[in-house]
Amino acid sequence: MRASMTDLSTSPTGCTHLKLRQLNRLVTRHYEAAMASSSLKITQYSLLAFVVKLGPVRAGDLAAAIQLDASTLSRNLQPLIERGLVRADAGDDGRSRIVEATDAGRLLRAQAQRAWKQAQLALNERLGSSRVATLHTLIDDCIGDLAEAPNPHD
Amino acid sequence: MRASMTDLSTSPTGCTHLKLRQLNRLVTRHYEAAMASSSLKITQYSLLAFVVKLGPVRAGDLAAAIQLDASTLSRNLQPLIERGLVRADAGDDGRSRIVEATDAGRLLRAQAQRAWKQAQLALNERLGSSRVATLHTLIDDCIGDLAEAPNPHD
DNA sequence: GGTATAAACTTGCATATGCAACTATATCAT
DNA sequence: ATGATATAGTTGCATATGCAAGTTTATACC
Repeated sequence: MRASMTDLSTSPTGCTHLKLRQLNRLVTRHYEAAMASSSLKITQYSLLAFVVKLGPVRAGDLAAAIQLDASTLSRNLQPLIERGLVRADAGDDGRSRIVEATDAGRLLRAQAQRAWKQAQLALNERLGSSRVATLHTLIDDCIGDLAEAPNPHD
Repeated sequence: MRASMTDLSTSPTGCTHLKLRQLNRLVTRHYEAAMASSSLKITQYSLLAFVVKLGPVRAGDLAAAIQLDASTLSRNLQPLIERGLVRADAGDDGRSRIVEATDAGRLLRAQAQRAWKQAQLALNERLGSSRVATLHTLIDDCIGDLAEAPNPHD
């Protein structure tokens, strides 16, 4: 009647996916509220920041770095391209596209970064910095484990 | 030059929202793979399970329980209603709608529950049960703090 | 060099998510 | 009773997400 050896007394209850989704919704609302002044949604800011950081980068490599499906990236870039924040030109390889931030994109990213910072600090205060730090490392560990070898036995 | 009193040496780095979204995508893929046999997406399974559990319930109350925007709930119910898994009839109050699972819905939920359970156990094994348990309590705590009083000073 | 295959991106389809505006119904105040 | 207001859901608009299928370009093989 004792707990099994693998999960002694710590067997998780509930659905990880549901919990993650619920928290994600709440956190999204928090950031969106703070980003409202920046004309960028938090997801767009994230993407723009990636593009700025990774400089001219192949679309596929960018998608891999963000761990985003290529088709999703393709579409998420659209609003940024239309607003002239990002460019996607053809590279050497006629198939691939090279993604790069424009000057306007870099500028807006710098401005929006302040709004993001404020959102992050407010969240830290709301939840407690140490708890947020713990959450970050926990999430990073999980991402690390899940990102590698989706199907080890395939 | 010392750390501030509120976050001594534990100031979080990175963006909580980004990390949550990335993990959420990976976890979603994991569950979807396991749920494929059930003809329900994991989000649909979650919603169906809520409907079964909360019995005949007003749409608004259901949305509040799931912490979902009313309009999102309204639309997410559509595929389930079309498949005859859920009913949404008018109640006493002419405005509100009473949501309820059909027999087919309860049956499918019971079947899909096995697929969910398998997905959850596989995840526990992949990430380690105690880590998942830690993650759950951490997420629950954060949800608790964020769900209450979105704007204390409004 | 021409055809088969692979690689990189895009499009079609389906779902999820939320805000703002709208519709319909119920309450309230006079 | 009637007009003002509040409440419950739905719809329009915008974005995010992924899989499967398509398109274009490169590479490989003979």
